[in-house]
Amino acid sequence: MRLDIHLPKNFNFEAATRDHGWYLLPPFYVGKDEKTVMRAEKLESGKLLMLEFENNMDQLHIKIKDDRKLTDKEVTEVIKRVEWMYRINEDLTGFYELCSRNEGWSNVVKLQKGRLLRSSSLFEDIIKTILTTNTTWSRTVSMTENLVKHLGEKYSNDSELYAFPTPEAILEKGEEFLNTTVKLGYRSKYIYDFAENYANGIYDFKEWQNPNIPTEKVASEITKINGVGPYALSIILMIVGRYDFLPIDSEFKKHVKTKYYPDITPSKAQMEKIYEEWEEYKFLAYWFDV
DNA sequence: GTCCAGGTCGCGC
DNA sequence: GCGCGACATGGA
Repeated sequence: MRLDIHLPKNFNFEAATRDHGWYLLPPFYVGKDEKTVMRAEKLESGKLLMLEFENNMDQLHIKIKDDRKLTDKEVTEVIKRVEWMYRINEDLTGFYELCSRNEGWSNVVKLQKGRLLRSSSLFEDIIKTILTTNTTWSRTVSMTENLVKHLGEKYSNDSELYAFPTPEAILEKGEEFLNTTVKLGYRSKYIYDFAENYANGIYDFKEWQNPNIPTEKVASEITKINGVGPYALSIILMIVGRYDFLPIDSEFKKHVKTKYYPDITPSKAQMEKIYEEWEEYKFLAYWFDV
């Protein structure tokens, strides 16, 4: 079975898939040919699917692996989730206008870069974001692999593919399990507490996505999550399509110093000044500033 | 062994 | 509001 999504004009599927590293973290799975990207997705009905994403002209194909049949309701759910992951409905016109006013940014417009793949739920992406802090990317990968392997539902008996854990699965096994088996270290408490708060329904994700709610207000809500500081905040805001905060971490500092301040050690204010003119697109400007 | 990683928390001032 | 040590883990 295959579902199709009609893509907006000039949608760069490859860029949207790979310009952010999320596609390398399960339950995204890269095929053996290195070309196809798949994802294990558990639906509200309980059905666990393996989706494979492909692009042909202005169509995004979603191949449902192993001939699983879907109800109309499940079809709607899959489409909705993939639209979210690929940011089909996000309007980047403002970003491209700023690019066209700046020297050296024509390629970003020409290649229609700017869409960064996200997971199908904020629950998952917030956990993954916490797993990127104060560690190396290779450990972010291994912690995420451990998480899905020990707490996620297995796709099939003859595979090593897993869905992302539900909050309930995390709560059921407990914080100590996250520490000793999943090897999340001191992050165990952060992840456990987040799953608990999430299960209690304290986060209003609709509000976070509502453009009428100012980013400052959303930011103050996100910052209340234990384990989320300024860096993780900017990543989570990026996930919900708000690009006004810069992810000031070791990579950011390295990039800005190398490119703009080779002879001095810049202050935080000096570093932030570089992207000031990008207003509500600072994050994207930094991300695509090669 | 020591240092540090795409940081953050909690404390004391 | 700042500065600073602690925090788990694994790779260099």
